[in-house]
Amino acid sequence: MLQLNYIREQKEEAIQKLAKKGFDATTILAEVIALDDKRKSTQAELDSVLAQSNQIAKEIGMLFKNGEVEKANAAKAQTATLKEQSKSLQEQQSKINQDLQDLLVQIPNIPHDLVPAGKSAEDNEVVSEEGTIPSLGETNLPHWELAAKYDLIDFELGNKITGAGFPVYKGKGARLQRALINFFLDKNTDAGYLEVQPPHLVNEDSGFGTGQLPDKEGQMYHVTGDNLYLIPTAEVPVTNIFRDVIVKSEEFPIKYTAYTPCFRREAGSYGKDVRGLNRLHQFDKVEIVQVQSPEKSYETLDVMVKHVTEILRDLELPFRILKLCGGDMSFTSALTYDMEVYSAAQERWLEVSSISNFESYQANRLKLRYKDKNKKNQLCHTLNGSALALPRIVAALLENNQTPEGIRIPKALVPYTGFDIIN
RNA sequence: GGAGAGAUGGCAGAGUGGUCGAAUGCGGUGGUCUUGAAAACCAUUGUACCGAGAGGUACCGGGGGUUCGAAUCCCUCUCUCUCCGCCA
Repeated sequence: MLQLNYIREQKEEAIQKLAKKGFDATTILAEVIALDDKRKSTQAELDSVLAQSNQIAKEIGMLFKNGEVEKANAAKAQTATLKEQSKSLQEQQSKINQDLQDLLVQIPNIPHDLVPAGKSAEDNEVVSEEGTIPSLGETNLPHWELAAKYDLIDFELGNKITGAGFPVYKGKGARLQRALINFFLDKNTDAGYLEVQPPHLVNEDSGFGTGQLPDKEGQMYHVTGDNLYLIPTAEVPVTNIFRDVIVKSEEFPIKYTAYTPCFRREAGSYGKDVRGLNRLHQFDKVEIVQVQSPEKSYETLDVMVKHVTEILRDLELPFRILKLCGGDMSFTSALTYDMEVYSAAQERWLEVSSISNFESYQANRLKLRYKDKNKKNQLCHTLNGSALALPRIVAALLENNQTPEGIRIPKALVPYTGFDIIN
């Protein structure tokens, strides 16, 4: 959620910058400002009515104390009008506040100046590319066939138990999952992130805090019996640790990492893009989250990209880094880098991490603040990224490392898998 | 699932209708003292909105009600705790 002060003071800038996200803010920002004016004047009026009522109430109290009952009863008569007024003003005001809130949550975050213009994934900017794309023999297989061949992942079985998009990992496939999770968590904790295990279900307030609610409800599984949501990413519970918190500036940077399964309804696409591990309803991911001061958040974003880069190097996968264009980035983000690995049998790039700076957009919803030098409360900046999402890493590992003898495991992972080949 | 108790400031914990944004203790911050520290003492110490300021308003789990006036009374929701049952 954007800050009202920013909207009021930098309306033209906001309109111009939001255009990069393909969002025409002209009307809505004008509405917001008009409503906020209304809010201020109504509040002022209400405050003065309440001040009068409070004054009279105090006087009545004194009168009763002094035994001047008639005077007190006379004073009571005065309050009737004030009471009506304050009641009506209060009703107006709560409606105004609700309307204002409803508008504010419809406005996406302002993209950073570095964000390239563009409408879709086509327009993302390739920042760098690294690693060698393996040339596989004619007989190479996509990962879903490799998974079947070595009995690593059973998609059909998941179908039976739950439905499409809920695979069952078996044997070395399951072990590989566990190895990757441990490997990622170790890399992250070595880099100073505090490991946490958050709940996998969250309430409405948490969904709102990170921006999934109210608009993106369709993305999450909703447990209606208890009005809870299955998390689509660890970002939600981990970032919400900081909801309604005022941190000390000495605590920066605050760094958390968590492994969780992620649940996404993802209604939509069909075909080869979603085959195998490419898109699932349940998948595993290790997330990194940082809370930082506004001055340092972009520095931190770079550090996080570098951190994920190192993990990908360890995995010996060819990867590239994209800077997302305005049209492709998320509603809540100010600047996002995507990390993609090359999946050699599918012959395409797969997103395995998305690292974003949300600036104060989430913090404003979360009421996550810190005390600045002047002891004033300011909104923090929040950042997060995947380090890393498992399924597409597994897809690339299986495809890129297939040999006639079996699937080779990268050196860095062997201590975690306990085997160096799947055959 | 059954029965009961409770929700107050960073924490602990008073406060059952009026001057209570809220006693007291602890903690935090600043100071005095000290070579330094501790102790002691003094002061200060919630959040948000409006206002140039003076100041005003709101907030004692959430929502609603009674009243001139509510932390305090009533209704309702949520959550927490204790005991019993069940259970990984």
